Amino acid sequence: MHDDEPTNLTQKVARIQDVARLAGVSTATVSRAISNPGLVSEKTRDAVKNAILATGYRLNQSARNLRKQQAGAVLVLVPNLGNPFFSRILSGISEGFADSDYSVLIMDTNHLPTDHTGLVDYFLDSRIDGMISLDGSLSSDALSTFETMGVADKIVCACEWIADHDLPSVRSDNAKGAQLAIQHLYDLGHRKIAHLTGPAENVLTHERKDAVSKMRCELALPMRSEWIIRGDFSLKSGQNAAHRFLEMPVELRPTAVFCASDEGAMGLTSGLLAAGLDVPGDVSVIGFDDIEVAEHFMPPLTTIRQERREIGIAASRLLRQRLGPAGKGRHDCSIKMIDVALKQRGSTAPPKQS
Amino acid sequence: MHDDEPTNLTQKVARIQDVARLAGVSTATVSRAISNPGLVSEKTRDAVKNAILATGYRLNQSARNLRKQQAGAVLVLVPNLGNPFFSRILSGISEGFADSDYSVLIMDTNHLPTDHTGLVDYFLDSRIDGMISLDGSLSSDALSTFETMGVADKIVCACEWIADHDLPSVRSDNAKGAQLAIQHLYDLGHRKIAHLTGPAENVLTHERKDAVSKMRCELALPMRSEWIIRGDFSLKSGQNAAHRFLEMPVELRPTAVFCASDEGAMGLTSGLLAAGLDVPGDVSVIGFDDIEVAEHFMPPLTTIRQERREIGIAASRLLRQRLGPAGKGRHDCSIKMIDVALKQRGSTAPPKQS
DNA sequence: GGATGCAATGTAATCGATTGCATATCAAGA
DNA sequence: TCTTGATATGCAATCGATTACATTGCATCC
Repeated sequence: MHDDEPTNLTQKVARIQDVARLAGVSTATVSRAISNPGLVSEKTRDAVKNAILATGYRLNQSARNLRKQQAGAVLVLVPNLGNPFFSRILSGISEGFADSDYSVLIMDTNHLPTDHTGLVDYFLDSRIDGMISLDGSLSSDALSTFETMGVADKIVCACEWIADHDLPSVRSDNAKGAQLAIQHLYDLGHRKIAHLTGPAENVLTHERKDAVSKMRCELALPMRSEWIIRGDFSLKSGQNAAHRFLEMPVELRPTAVFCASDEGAMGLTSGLLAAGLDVPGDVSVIGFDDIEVAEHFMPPLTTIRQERREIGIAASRLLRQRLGPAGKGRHDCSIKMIDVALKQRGSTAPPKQS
Repeated sequence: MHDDEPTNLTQKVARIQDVARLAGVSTATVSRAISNPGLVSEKTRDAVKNAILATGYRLNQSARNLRKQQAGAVLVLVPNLGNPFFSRILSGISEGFADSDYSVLIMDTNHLPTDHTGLVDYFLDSRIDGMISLDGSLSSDALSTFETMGVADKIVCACEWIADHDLPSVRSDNAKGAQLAIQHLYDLGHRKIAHLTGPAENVLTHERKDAVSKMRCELALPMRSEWIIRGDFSLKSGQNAAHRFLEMPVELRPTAVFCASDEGAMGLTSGLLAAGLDVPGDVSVIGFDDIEVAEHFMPPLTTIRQERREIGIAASRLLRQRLGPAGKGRHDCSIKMIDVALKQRGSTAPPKQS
């Protein structure tokens, strides 16, 4: 225990006690000065502030978490981290929690047991206080466990949501997006319009497909069952769609395709280009999402822009509100709708005939 | 405090005390049975196990973290979450920590103050015990702060690494990858080979470019300065490269391009296709990374495969080892090299002339 | 003047697990 | 029988903050 003990270079880190002693107050006062400054006099506040600076004091989160019976973290569930669509949302969420004391954990449900066992444990092990799910296909089992454990009100959905469960959610105005897309094609003169959907069980797929059907009625567009092409949002499914397209007799081919995702639109486009067709000369293609690469694609992709950063920020706001003092807005199964917009670029044009 | 108090539905969660009482032992024994089973007799171990099951006990991480003076979390630094290249590495890292008591935080350095202030705070605030950086451009300031704070030995690099600092790292065999690529093109008959590089300051850029130069010498390949095209790994930079390519007089154009990233290769390819050139008919293109979309690209992209999941797992192993009982392998500035392999697909072919 | 209320602060219990040290038990060896 | 040592377990301090409750001082009002 010599002062000059060579192995003991690291100074002992200051604790709240040390700050209190230096400031000439009790630890309680220091604690209040930090997390509830309104409760202490200005003079004391300054003294504490100086003492903190002088000692280099840093609050120990573990201690606080233990005492406050919280985990100090939230979990974000992503269906597929490899999908660039999610990155901006994630950074929005991070941003939304940046000024808080919460850490943000990110987990890919792709690499999780399919029954989502273990997620509940995250709550039970007091590793997280809340959760944002970007995955609308959370297992029903997991969800009811959340409910019986009484943590369901610490979960919010973003982008996708979960049918039959009224979790609060933040989502784009998908119906409007689909509507804008169809209207845009219609205004260009297209009448034979196909739709490349998302995966069958997905809520977004339904929402967008329904809106397309509705527009078809309203605008009295012709309809053929082949013009609904099943996809799954992926690049590959877009390429498959190109094959499906090329199999159709030329006279029955649509002149435009509205794709439920940008990746699908890009896959479709490259498939069509590879087959010698021109986009938008022969076929107009419009996507959904406005991911980063969309405007660098060749041709630059016309698409429906989702404000992903905003979605992330709104979701974090929603969750933080539920993590705050209990009961606050408990039963407001709120849905926060984020606006979408048409980004007109190079992949859509009037049809050839006109 | 009635038993039937309606608001008090949630049973009080069991603590180690409750388990101890039920098992007829002390809390110390329960603790040992959990985290150091070898220390207790088999009989006791079973009793504790049963008591845990009966009470539904779950260890409180905050309490453990406080007592053990740890944070129970590690941070992964990603240069750009929007880049699908990183997703597999992240899931490898998650996998590597799945059976541990650590939570994995993920942060995008893109959305961080450029001086990386605040990262140090993560350590100081005892929010993390260690860090894996996939970003080779960590600010020098931040890094030296880490060193003076004595936490530098809790940092490992993966994929990229940091020049002039001997942090342990996991990386692909970049030199071999570049070598395989050039050799492949050479074997196909190509002699006029261009290289689309990564961003100027990047370690991977240098590593791969140097290997290309070396191969050029060895194989006595012709060389022109325009055949080194500066890029930045992105799709867009690939498209710019296509313009650069098309500006060259036809007789001086390379017959093949080795790109330092798949995204660059895809951008280049679509740029060339859009200009009416054929890939691989007129120009062979080979990428680096083997991201998911590479094999679904049109044409399917020949590339150098990086074992991303393995990199993630190796990195987590490396970090866990450093987080374990102190001093273990402290000064083994180890570099773990992960093998790469050529994935031959449709974007490369013999040159036209031959 | 005494009651009242508010603001500012202190005292000490508390969150829930871990672990150094002490103790008990038992077998083997002297 | 008495040591000795190993094994298994218990006691109680400890990690570092938060906060219910108590206390003090001072201004206000009847």
